[in-house]
Amino acid sequence: MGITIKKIASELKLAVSTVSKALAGSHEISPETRQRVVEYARSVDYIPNAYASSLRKRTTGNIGVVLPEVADSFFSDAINGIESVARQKGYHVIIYLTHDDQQKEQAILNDFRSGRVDGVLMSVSLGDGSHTHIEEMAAQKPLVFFDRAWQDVTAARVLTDDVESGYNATHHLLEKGCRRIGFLSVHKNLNIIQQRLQGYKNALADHGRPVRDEDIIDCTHPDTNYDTLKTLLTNPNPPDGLVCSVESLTLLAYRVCHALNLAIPNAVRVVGFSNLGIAALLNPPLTTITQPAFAMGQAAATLLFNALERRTKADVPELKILPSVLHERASTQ
Amino acid sequence: MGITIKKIASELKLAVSTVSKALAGSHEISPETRQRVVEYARSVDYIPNAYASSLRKRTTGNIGVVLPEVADSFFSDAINGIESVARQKGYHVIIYLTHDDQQKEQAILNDFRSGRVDGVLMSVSLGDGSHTHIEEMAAQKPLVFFDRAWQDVTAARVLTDDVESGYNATHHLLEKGCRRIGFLSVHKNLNIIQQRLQGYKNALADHGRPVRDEDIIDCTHPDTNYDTLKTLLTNPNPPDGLVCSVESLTLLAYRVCHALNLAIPNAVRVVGFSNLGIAALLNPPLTTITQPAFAMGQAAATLLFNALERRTKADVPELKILPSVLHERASTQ
DNA sequence: ATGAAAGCGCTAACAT
DNA sequence: ATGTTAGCGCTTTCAT
Repeated sequence: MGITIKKIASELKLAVSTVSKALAGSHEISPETRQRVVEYARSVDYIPNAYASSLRKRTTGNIGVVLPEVADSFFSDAINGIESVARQKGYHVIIYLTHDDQQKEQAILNDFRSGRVDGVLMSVSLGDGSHTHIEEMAAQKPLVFFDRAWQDVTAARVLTDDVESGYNATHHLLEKGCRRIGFLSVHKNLNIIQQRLQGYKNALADHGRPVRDEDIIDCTHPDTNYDTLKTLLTNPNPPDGLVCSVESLTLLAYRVCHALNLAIPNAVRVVGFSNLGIAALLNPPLTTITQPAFAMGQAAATLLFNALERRTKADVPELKILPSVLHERASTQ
Repeated sequence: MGITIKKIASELKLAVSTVSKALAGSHEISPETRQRVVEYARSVDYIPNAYASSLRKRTTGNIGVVLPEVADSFFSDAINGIESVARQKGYHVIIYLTHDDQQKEQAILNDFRSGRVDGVLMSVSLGDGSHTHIEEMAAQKPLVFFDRAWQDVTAARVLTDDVESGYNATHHLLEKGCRRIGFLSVHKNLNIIQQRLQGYKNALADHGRPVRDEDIIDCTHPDTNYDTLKTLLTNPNPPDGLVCSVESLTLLAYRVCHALNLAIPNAVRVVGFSNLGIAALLNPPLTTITQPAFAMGQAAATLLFNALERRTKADVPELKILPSVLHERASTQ
């Protein structure tokens, strides 16, 4: 087995506690001893056992990041933001993927209670399930939601200005002359979707347009979304504008339009939430609502470390809202 | 603090060892006691401390996955493949990102020696640094490379048929009538690149074409790649075909062509390695060499678990090669 | 079938 | 400034 503190101690004829303190850079230990220990440890390539240390200290030096997937450009950017601050704090980032499955999400959060992480950053999975597993976890460890959050769980959150973003996207289409605008939504109980939808409705109202229920398309089920969109766009009076509330739906809309030979933007204008670096390379270049993913990751991680360092809960959960940006491109020209 | 085995034992007037065994489903324990313990544990929502258990058992139930980034579609698909088999084996997957920085990679692998993971899956970072940190780690724990591997490190590996893929891409362009084909390469010491390049050379040779050094473009430095490509494509005698050896270069080539108003495929045909689901939505639809990313992740994880279960190294490192597929689209029409 | 005891490697009181 | 001791929560001999 590897080198342990005990071996170092016996080799150097010191007590294990002395070695432990020396390695931790304690000022209780004389500079000479400290240096002797540190040098010897390096020479034998001593690596402390992280789990033994965690067990004793009752902290892990890990933060857990729970997300639906990693293929979405928002999430991959956000991870980088999270990592940038975690690295600075000397923490490890452990990524857990739920694949938007609440069962898996539940299993993961349960597992956190076994003491693998000190705190959790999370963007919730779609679904109608209860949120008690989240609440139970949040009762034990600091939790910060980013982007996708549940209202009924008390926790800090980092969001974008979703109402405004939805408003801007819709307003933009109306300005371009769209007469009938479809809103592609996923799970309606998800807050960010409700907000984006609210923005959509507000914009229609401000332009004196009615909100029509049949223009709000539920695309919650990946398997049927393609057909749903196809039906929508081939009906006698199809929308001439589309607000896509998440990246996957944006790309799906493109796919369907391509398949149907529907010209974007002539037949239908498309604006979608997306952080794709290649939005400009799509056919046609895609007008996007781009969220500050990296900054959101940073902000969420910062909030979490604040909580970790306080070791006491803020009585009123913190909320941070960062603005998204509309990038106009050919898909809405 | 949480519920521990000790509390359960005292509550049930049993020894901790009895409780431990009962919870582990040992047949040393009578069915009645076992059930009594299990039920009580569930009723008080007992969660075992993962680190205490790891410390004692000397295994962690974690596998580490080390990759450059997560924004590349190959990697995000591969992660899903890895997770699918890890979940089945009851293991946790911990993802570590190197951002293609060998320093970070080294820090991560070093950290593994502190006993956070039982084995490692890895796609190496670009760079000229030594590989001793990898070798040292591989000496202590099972390691499986997938896709990006170093030749000089003895470890199992899961690769694609890179020579053939490079050959096919180049052959395809030649068939389409390209006269001068550029090969966009990254770090030449990376094996997959050498192989893809070899395929490129073989194809040229088979078509009786010379291999010209100036057609092999080194795009190792993200900051200068844009200018490098711009120079290449604006020189008096530019290539009329491009083989892009990694996804990021494929997208960069598109970006540069768009910026220069160079028509794809008329002015220059482009084929690139990529697993992007949206290749068909690009302008124009992109001809890709698509690797079986999910299957590679599965294969690599399977190899790792084999090693973990054997607890003994195969004397000759295993090698698994899966075929890539050429998807022909408009960018090479 | 159950229990007592030791110990994984480390840290932190508490002596000295 | 250094050492002694106890113990984090668990598993695993080795008794009984």
